[in-house]
Amino acid sequence: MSRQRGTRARGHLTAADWAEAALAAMREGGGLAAIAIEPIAARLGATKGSFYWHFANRDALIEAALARWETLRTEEVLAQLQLATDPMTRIRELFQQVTAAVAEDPTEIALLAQAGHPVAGPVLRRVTQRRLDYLAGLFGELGLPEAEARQRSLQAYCGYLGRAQLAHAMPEVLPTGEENARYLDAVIASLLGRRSRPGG
Amino acid sequence: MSRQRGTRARGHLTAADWAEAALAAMREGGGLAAIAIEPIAARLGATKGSFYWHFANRDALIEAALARWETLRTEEVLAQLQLATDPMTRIRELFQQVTAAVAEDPTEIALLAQAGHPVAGPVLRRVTQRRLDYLAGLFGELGLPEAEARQRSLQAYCGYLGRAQLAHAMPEVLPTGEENARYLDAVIASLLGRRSRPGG
DNA sequence: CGCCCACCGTACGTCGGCGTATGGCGTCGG
DNA sequence: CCGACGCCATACGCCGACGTACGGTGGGCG
Repeated sequence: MSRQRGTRARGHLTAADWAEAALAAMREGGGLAAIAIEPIAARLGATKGSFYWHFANRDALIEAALARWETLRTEEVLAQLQLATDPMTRIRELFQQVTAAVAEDPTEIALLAQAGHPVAGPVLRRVTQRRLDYLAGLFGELGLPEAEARQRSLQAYCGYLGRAQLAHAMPEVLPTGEENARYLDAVIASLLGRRSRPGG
Repeated sequence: MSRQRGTRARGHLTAADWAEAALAAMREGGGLAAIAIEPIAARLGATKGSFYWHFANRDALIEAALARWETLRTEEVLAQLQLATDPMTRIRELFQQVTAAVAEDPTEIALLAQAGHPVAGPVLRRVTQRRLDYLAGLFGELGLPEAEARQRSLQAYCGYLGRAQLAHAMPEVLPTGEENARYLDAVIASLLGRRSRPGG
């Protein structure tokens, strides 16, 4: 609940407030269909009258919400850039952080299922491409040639996406704690061409 | 309106016809929300009057459609069982077949995003568990101990799910043809603890 | 032949959500 | 002190979809 934007800090809502509430609704409702004006208005303690002052229509709200989501994800990646200088360490930190973060945010899973949407599709593709490029850069720093780096970044990202899906649909099959650490070790090792514990 | 010949004699529809049409609508519309009685009725050349004879309500249709989907996926796995006796060959065939099959069927991606749905959730979890068990059995046949087999089956299935997502959202980043074959080789090799081409 | 009933069409009421029109209130500039 | 404007509430019409009531038809059986 932040009302910092705007000179008049009365009980008035801003477009950013609506976008944030739309993202929250999407998180809980699971999908773009959850972005509905009237329920969000009720949730904000307002009415449609307020909404249609800030936005032209529902599509504009979706656009704003997804734009907000895109910048959040982009900033997240940039924050990861500050982790460590060693690319090997960075990969490990990245995996741990990212697999934990996606567990309790169904937004991404919801967007994946809406790849055909005229607004969500391009946003999704930009975010995905950015992540793949970042991963390929990481593997490149490890000395892998371009093609090999791309291949492994793809493999790594598929593993990430799949794990995100499972974390959302069947969290009970995913390892936790110490076992999860060993699992991540194995994944990273297989991505780097070596195995951690052949004997188990 | 014109009398659209159904799949049954004398133009009459069956519950199975409705379930199949609901699955088709979900395939094209992407999501459970696409299962709407009146559009499907129009598509079948019928009206709601016909539907409510065969089903109690919309939820019953969703249940029937998902039950049909579940048996289809189960039969699919059983068909894969007949592939080859060598588990190594079976894994390869399975990967190729499965990555190709999921490319043009958004149903699974749509269901993944609906894991919280009271009907879709359990169906999804049953199918996933069945696949994981099957994969773990395959790795077990390769001589891996139980825990190791489970870990790798999880890794393999995450790779499958992620690739399915990418095939739906960003098919252009996925390799094709010869490059795809090399990619699958690398994935399988990393799952088996050896790498195919360290030098690229 | 005639009746029954499975099967379906039609019409209706309802509900939720979109978009619009318009009035009202508070705050600021003059 | 007043008008103007930014911001919002209220009320309305519309549409698509759900579910119901009921009428109708046609084919098989008595």
